[in-house]
Amino acid sequence: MNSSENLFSKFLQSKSIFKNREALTISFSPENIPHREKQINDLGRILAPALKGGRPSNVFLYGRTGTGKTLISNFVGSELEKISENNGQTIKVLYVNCKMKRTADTEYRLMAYLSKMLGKVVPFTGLPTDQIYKAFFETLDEKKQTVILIIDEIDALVEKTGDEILYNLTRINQDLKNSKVSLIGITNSLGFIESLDPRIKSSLSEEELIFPPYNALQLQDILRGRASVAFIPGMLEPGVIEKCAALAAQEHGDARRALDLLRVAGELVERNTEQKVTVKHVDVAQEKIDIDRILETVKAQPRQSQAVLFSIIELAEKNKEIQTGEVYDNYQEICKKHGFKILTTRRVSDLIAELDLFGIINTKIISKGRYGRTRIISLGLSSSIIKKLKKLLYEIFL
DNA sequence: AGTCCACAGGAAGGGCAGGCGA
DNA sequence: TCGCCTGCCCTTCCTGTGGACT
Repeated sequence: MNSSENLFSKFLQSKSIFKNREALTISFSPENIPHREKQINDLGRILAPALKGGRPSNVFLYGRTGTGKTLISNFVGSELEKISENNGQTIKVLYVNCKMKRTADTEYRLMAYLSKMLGKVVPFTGLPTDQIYKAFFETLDEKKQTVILIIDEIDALVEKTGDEILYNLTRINQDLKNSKVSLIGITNSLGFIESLDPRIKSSLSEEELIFPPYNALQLQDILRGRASVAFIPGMLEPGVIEKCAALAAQEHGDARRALDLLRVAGELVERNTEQKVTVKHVDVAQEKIDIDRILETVKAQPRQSQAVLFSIIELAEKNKEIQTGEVYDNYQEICKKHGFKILTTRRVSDLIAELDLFGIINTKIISKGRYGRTRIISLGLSSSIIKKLKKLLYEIFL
C-alpha cells in the first residue's frame, strides 16, 4: 500500500454518518416547516390576491436571525409561482438579500441585480442611477405580470444608502401600465420601521408579520425533522438534539445556529472517523463555530484594519484597558515597520468602530473628565480564540 | 461656574478603479 | 481613447461632549 492510500484509507473505510448533509444548511428547503403554520397561512392570505390578478399588499416581516423569515417568504413565494402557472396568471418572485456584498448593497447594484433577474443585463457600474431605474421599470413593464419583490435585510440597505430607494420602490406602481409590484421587506431590526419616513412606513407596511424566536422544544422538532433527512439512522446519541436546541435557544432561539451546531458536530465525528455524534461533539462544535467566524472575519479585513487590530492585541497583552490614542500610536509604529501608509486618526477611529461592529473587540465611550473623552477598548473574546487570532496576525505582521 | 482635554463622529469632497458609450 | 458615472477609501475640517480640574 503506498502512502497516499494510507493517507485516505482510514477515511474510505469509515462509513459516512451523513445521508444528506445539505439538509442541515440554510439553503435547504425542507418539506414541512414546523411551528410556522400561522406565518405561512398569513403570508399566503396576504399574497393570494395575485392569483386573481390583483396587487397584494406590501408586507413587512420582523424577527431575529434564524426565525424562518427568509425560508417562509421563499417557500410561500415558490408555491405561489407554482399555482400561478396552472392558473394562467404570471407571477414572478424575485428574492434579493441586501447584505450580499457586491450584489445588492447599494442602490445601483440592487437595481442592476433585479434587472438581471428579470432577464435584462445591465453593466455592473457606469450608468447614471436614473437610467438604471428606467431600465428596471421598462423590463418590469414589458408584459402583464405580478412581481413580488422580497427584499431581505432591508435595514442594511437603508442604513447604507438612505431610504430614497424605498420611497421609489413603494411608488413604483404609479409608473407601471402592465405589471404590478408588491414588496416583502424582511428585517431583524425591530426599531427599523419606526426610523423610516412616515410616508414610506405607511405604504411599506400595509401588513406586518412577526416571527417570534423558537423555544428549545420547537427547535428540537425542527432539528429532528432535518436530522432524519441528514443522518443515517442511529448516528445521534440521545441528548445531542436537545443540547443543540438548548444552546441555540439561549442565543435568541436561532434555528440557523441550531442547525450549524448539529452539522458541525457531525462533521467533527466524520473527520475523526468516530462512530456516533455525542453531546461532547456539540460543545466542541459550539467553540469551533465561534472561532471560525472570528478568524474568517479577520482574514477578510483589509491590511489597514488588520494593523489596527494587531495594535490592539499587542496592547491588550500589557494592559486590560486600552484607549484610542494608545492604539493609534502603536498602529503608527506598526505601519512604519511594515512600510504601510499611515492613515489619519479619523479613519482609524472608524476602523475601530468597525471592529467593534464585527464583535471582535468591545468598545465603550467614557469621559475621563479633565483628561478627555475616549473609547475604552477590550478584547471580548475567549482566551482560546485570542490565541488563534494572535497566531494569525503574527503570521501576517512578523 | 467655567475651562479644557482627548477624543467621537458628521459633512463634504478628493482621488482612484472599474466600467460604460461614443 | 476620452469623457462620464459610480462605489470605495480616505482626508480635511469641523462641531460636540462628560466630567475632573481650577
